[in-house]
Amino acid sequence: MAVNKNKRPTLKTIAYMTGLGVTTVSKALKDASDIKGSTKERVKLIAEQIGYQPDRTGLRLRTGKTNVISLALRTDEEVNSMTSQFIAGILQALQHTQYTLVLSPYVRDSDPMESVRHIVESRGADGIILSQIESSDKRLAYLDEAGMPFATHGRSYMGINHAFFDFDCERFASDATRLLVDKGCRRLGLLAAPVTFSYGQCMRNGFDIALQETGIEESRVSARLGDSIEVVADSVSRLMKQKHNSPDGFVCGDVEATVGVIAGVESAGLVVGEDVRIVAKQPSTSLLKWLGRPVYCIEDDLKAAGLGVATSLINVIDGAPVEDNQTIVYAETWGNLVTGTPIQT
Amino acid sequence: MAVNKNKRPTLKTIAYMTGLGVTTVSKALKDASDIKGSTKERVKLIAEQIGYQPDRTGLRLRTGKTNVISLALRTDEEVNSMTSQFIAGILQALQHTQYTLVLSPYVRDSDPMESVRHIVESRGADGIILSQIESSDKRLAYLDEAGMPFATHGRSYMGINHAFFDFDCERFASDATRLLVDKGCRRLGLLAAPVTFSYGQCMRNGFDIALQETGIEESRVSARLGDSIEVVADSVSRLMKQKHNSPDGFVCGDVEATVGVIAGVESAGLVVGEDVRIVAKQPSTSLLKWLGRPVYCIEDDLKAAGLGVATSLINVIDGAPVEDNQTIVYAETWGNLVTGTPIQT
DNA sequence: CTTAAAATCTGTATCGATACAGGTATTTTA
DNA sequence: TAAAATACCTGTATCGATACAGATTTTAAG
Repeated sequence: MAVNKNKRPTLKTIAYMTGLGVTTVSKALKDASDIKGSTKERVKLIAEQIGYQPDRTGLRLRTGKTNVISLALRTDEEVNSMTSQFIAGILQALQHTQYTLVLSPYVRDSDPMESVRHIVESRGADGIILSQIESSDKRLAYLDEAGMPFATHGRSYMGINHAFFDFDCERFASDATRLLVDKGCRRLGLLAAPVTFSYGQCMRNGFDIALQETGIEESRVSARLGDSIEVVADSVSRLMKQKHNSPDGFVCGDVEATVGVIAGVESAGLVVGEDVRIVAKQPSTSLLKWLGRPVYCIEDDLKAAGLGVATSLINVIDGAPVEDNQTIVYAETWGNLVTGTPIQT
Repeated sequence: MAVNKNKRPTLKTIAYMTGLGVTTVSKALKDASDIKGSTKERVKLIAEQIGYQPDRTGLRLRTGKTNVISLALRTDEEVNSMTSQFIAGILQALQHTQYTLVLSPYVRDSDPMESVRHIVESRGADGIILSQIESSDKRLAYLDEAGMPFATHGRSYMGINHAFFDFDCERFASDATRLLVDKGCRRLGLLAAPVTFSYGQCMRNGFDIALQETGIEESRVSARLGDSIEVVADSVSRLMKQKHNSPDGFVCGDVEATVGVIAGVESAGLVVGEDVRIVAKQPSTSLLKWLGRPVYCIEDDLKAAGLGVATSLINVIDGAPVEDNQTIVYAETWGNLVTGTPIQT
């Protein structure tokens, strides 16, 4: 009949100690209106003394609330440097909440839907964070249909109204392009994600618009964001070695692409900052800062992105309208990584 | 009385469909010996047809098994590049198991014990992965005492027998030192973690031993592994600018430290590979490979480490003796990052 | 044909919480 | 003073699974 079998305390333990019923204790702890004030105090005091923590499992079974946020994460061979910053931001947002972060991996070749479907079908989370959004992403339609709350890093353009936190890639690409033209570049290369990804599409748009406005031409690079540094370097190197029409400026979507471009340019015997100029979207903490190449940097703070998208997701789970949780940010820091010179447009 | 309320199927659903009892269905699905073969087949067939997935929560409440692996992760401002590789390795190990990965963050200033204690007290996981092990790490003692399975990336030296996956840092440091001496260096700097961390202690040991054997002297660097690149660069720069006794070689424990050393050396007007040589422990995928500094590299494959430590943990959870799950690895690749030249000792 | 043994199957309690529908006192109203 | 209203508390069912202790049927033994 002993209530305490040398295990962690439950509602039953408190009920036994106070002489109250389990239901009463449960209600007292959550300030129900039909429990006497003095009783509540008594219960709460004991709960604190014995270190009572509600059991998430019991709660979850009864109420269906999981207290879990799931991050659908692509974990290919090429894990890029952005991931840990993004995760750190999410964790920061979750720090003083009851939520726990679960990673749900998928790989390039597998169906991204599978991971998401599994979460929904097994009731594995209260909400999902997605990144690497495709312009027409089946996952969003599915989650919307299923009524599972989600928030994305990046937007979709498929008519689904959802919570997101996005960097203005279009503006970045056009600003970057104009900056290069200002600096005297006359033929530009773009390293963006494939247009099947929405942020790839955005950069392409911004780039195209600025090209048209300035009347400058493009040198098409065969490599893309997401390719290995080796592939990018190879592709850029070949481009630079051709007799005619090689670019004198690059717009790069991330650090890896930037390093690839630098490697390609240098292997062709050219000098970054003289023969070729580069603008990159990357965190200001990038290692590149220390390695002496004059790269223009438009800052993309991924920790802030993680924080933002997680916060929005929690809001939506709590019932806030998605319209109030759609954020578009743009670089606060903008300048030359190496010299530290700020640039204003 | 309808069993199926348009929700996901449970054991009850199958029981209803087959006309069997819930208990029978449960046992049939797990091949209990007292269920007829034909019944098992019938149950399994239906289970598959309707896509039955056991509910983790119900299972967890009844059995106490969580199917969760927790990673105690330090998420300071300075998230280093190693983290995502390590996580990717863990996820790979978990991929075809029933385990899910939960991140339990803590920050430098907080008590690392708190995160771990919370997992134990809330029965939040079946096992825990720890890194950043201190030479005398209270967490290990606590977990050992509490009977919670765990595996560490790195070892402790406090007489607790536990599962681990470790890189042989001592050997790395002494090999690195001897390599530099072979190349003509006569005064060396070390960038390792503080000796309160066990891997810091190991590197210090290996370094000291090799110094003694070769009769070479040390130039103490005030910065340490874990400091920001800026701090490392500053510290190295000052060291290089002093009139006497500045080092002509460095042993670096990770990529960030290496970049800091390069930046410091160069800001003092010296040239890496000529005035100063560097050996670094880092993944061969490091960005440094592409940025033209001749750094000797001894490979530390963090994805393999994540895979290894997670696999060991699962073994231990399944009851394997910890003695069978203690792995010490050493570099398979060893060479000059930039030239690609392999080096043999 | 009876009985013991083996093979199959099933109901009930349980894990820790909450929802719901009552059940006692106590106080208010008429 | 009786009836109604209020305040406060509690038992039972439930979420989805498994452990345990039977219960039933089938087969084997005598």
